Amino acid sequence: MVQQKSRNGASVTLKDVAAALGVSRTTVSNAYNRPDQLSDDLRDKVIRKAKAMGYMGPNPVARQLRTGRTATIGLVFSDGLTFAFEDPAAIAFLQGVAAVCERNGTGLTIVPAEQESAAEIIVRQAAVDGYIVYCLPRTSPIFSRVLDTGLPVVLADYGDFPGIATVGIDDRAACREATQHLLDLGHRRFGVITLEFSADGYTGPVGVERRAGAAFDTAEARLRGYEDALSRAGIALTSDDVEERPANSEAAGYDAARVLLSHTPRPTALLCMSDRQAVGAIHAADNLGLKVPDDVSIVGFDDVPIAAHVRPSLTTVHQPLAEKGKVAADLLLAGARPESRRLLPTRLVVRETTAPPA
Amino acid sequence: MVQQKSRNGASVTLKDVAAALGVSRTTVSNAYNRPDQLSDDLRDKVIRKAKAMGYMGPNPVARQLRTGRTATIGLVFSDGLTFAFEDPAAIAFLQGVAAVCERNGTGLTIVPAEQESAAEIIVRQAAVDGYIVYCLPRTSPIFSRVLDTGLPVVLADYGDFPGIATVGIDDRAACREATQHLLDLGHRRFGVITLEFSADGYTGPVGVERRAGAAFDTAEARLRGYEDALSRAGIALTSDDVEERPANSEAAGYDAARVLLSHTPRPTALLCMSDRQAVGAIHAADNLGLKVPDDVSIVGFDDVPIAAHVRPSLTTVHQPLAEKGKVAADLLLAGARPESRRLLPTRLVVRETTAPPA
DNA sequence: AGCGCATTCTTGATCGTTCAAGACGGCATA
DNA sequence: TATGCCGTCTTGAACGATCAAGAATGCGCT
Repeated sequence: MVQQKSRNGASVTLKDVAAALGVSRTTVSNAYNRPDQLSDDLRDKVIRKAKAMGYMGPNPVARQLRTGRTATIGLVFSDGLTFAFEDPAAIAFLQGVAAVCERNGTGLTIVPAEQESAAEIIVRQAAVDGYIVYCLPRTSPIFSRVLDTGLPVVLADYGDFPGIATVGIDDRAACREATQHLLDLGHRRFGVITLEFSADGYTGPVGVERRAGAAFDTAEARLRGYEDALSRAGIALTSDDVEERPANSEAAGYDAARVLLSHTPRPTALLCMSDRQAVGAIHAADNLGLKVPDDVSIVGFDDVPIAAHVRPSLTTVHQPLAEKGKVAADLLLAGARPESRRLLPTRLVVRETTAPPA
Repeated sequence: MVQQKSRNGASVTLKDVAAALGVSRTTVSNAYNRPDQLSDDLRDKVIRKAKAMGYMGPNPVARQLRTGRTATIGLVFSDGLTFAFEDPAAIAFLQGVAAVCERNGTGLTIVPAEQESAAEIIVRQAAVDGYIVYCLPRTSPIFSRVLDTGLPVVLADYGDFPGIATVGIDDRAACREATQHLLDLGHRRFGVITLEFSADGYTGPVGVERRAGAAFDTAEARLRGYEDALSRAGIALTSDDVEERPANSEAAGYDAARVLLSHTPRPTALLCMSDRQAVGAIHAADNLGLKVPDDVSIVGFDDVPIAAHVRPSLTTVHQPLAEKGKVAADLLLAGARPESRRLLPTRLVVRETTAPPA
């Protein structure tokens, strides 16, 4: 049928079609890209002939080389693609990015960022016009590589980053609000389950030194938010009240909650930096024979779909994850001007996991 | 600091570095790609100089043009990226694909496939070495475009497709097993909620004519599986027993279930082609004051995470979604030989939504 | 008739790299 | 001493397109 390769194995090119028709390469090129530049008759003839010869249209790579544009953006994920796609928050973000790309006719390439060595190769191999970086630790070699490319970059969920376009939420204010909700209900003893401060797999309590060199801004900002509200109420967190887990998973939340809930006196409320961790915490409470929310209140973060489905349904901080992706893509497509920085609104969604302490 | 663009705005190239060092382009190229082809001393010198000049390594696009390889595979999704990323089954598949790409150092570009016109452009623009096609209707213009490119292609979740590599599951056998489970429990009256047979938005009962020109193989194969088991038990489905919904969503399942459960005599069991639809069906039963599984048993398909989390937890057909993605990517990277076709195992997971009829 | 202008098509250069082939010196082997 | 070969580096030609500039044609206007 249609044969893309001529008998010698070489593929059909613009030149071949032009030669077969006795016209110039540019004319064939124009038939595809600038229909107004040639008569309709000729254009038809060209397209027909091309189809007959098995020419599939201008080779994208050659076009990219010549024009200097790839019409594709790269999305760099936190360590481990496999991992990222397990995280509903990451998915929602991706969804937003994809929506904009789709509308815009822009390609989207996922840049894996697992091993350091491979990453160097990949980032070098990727043919894109710009990058969106999501939750990649500042310390990652890929992070600096991406910045070094000199291509436009938008950072998502980083705090302020001088000289680079960013999009994010006001983590600190959001957490302040969540904590205030618990304070208003009458809680006085708190436990906190955090996401990772640095990508070193550390598991355990979080003290001053741990927070000092944080590679992820999110954890630090949120913890500050919790503290803001607590200190205003005259409550201080000790490092034992704060359990860090490297994974955003239910197992991690389960584990951390078991630690926190075994303290005496037992906290009456747990603040979690993700819904998945919060769901794990619910299970942990359940497993310890504690009723949620009567014995312990739990607050999550993100408001991913499961938050509404879990029983009891989860009180959590809603953040516009898909919207964040959209904004990131929009900023990038608009050139990622360094001074662009967008903060999106969050909102506390009160459901069934919070109540006054017994 | 590092400057990728020289003052005239042009970017630094191999040639510039070579000139600055008084060596040939090939030598600089070799410094990056074939370290064994030059002395260590010179290589060091080249790399250092390159870094100093702000040269970021060989331009991927130029390399791609010259070598004819992009080291990137394209993933074509069913209509609507936004939509695809809402579907947990699609996500799991993507996850599997991504895992292989990551391990292999291969890029992954997501090819949107929404509007017909845009699609033509996109597929032409995408610079990839091959495609994985997931759940794209056979009738889609993109489908034929992708095949026409002459690049290696792997189809996921299509039935047998002559001359093209495929990966999938034995939908028919899986559904047979699920139905048999219900028959064994004593059920005799059934309702079926299906995914779409064709991408035309049709909503309603499924009769012979509807099934004739199906663009999606999955729906037809699964329905046959249900019928296999039922007819062996002497039970026939009328078209009113089968409700098609175009969306794989909870709302769709809810809606279809309300229709089916309002029939007299009321079915005692609902067979659903996806977990999301099944979850919607649970809500519908709930809403009608029917207890699951006492008044109505429900079986899903996929075994996505939510199946285990919903209350009551869902009896469903487990299929290895991520594994399917992995196999698809592996087949593609291995060249997608047309005769490769892999069927992955499924397994019925019995949870709480099935019980003997009251 | 002469001039300008729009339409349609062609020419030559260029994008930044890799590849095949060859040049050159040195070292070992015959 | 001559031969061959290895390690190191260079040369010229692709890869397949787009672009800027220019040529040929026809048309209207003065």
